[in-house]
Amino acid sequence: MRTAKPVVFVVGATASGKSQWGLDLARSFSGAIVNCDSVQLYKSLDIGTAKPTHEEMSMVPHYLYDYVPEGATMTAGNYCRDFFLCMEKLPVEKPAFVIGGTGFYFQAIEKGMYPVRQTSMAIQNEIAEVMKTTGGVETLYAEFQRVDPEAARKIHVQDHYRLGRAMELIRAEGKTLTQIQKEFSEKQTPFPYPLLKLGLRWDREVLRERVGLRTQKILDAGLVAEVEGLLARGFGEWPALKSVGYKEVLEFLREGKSQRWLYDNIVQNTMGLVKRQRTWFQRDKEIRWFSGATGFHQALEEVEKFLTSHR
RNA sequence: GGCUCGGUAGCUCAGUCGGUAGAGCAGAGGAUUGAAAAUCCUUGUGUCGGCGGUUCAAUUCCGUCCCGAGCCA
Repeated sequence: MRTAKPVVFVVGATASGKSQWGLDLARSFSGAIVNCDSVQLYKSLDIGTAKPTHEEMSMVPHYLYDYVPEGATMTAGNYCRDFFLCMEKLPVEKPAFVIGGTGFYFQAIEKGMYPVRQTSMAIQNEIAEVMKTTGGVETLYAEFQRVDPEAARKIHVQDHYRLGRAMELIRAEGKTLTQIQKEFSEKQTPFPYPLLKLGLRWDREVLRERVGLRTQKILDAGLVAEVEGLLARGFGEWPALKSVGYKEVLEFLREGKSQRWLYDNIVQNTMGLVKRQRTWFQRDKEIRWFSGATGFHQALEEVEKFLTSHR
């Protein structure tokens, strides 16, 4: 009886060629591909996310792509739930190649999420209102420091997003972040499948060239029209459109920037994203890194060894 | 050719009523548990266009030259 469903993470910065590696690996080992990219899981965000094409998706089973409706917002928690539902449906003998650049989502599935409920809109609105008033942020932060000094040391006052979330949890759960973390780490369960983590690495300058080429490609493929379509359907305020590529097109459209500006800004902000992805993945010492340019064969052997040892 | 306004960090610019200068962006590094392609933190010595003059002291005032933009011929 086989119970092992081997899982291979394929991580790396954007534009590093993960999708192609994933496709080639999945075909070599007749596996499936599972998305771990926080934007490719949305419908209608196709061009700007360089989503795999229909042909590619028909060659190998692809999961968790293109399934969250327009206007909706995905969360790491929901992604984590969807990932395990997806894994349950996969045949036991099929290895899963989890491909993406969203470190937080990889962490969510590997380490799990804190078992907290969805906070109510009432609480979210209340905190948003307080933050809007002058001095509101400082007041909230002072309360945060008083109630949970340990977590407050790690969250800067200016990080309104994390501050707000920490306060939401205090209101909704009646517990501090520190308590939640502590309870969680005491009963944390290990990742339930055999796991191998591969990373694709490129020299920064080479990656910059690749990003430049890809940016030109998505612009030529009609990124602006894709955004205009979303605007026409009334999704101009969709939070997913704050993603790199989309936010620049919105500014281009709304403020009449030049084509040159659009290209330059997408490249620049993509490189910023690349840097943050690098920083995130560098921290994980279990990732086996391979050269994006020349390392595919080595990676393939690594996967081969891994799969035979878990058969 | 004349007049005007500019020439300060890689870029856009602020500023010093004379005591050798600072923001935003970029670049570099870092954080990251329900928006994460998001959000946030750290990091700024540069002949202050060149040369002279005044002054204890000039990037700051004066002269002159060079460069750019505009206006007038």
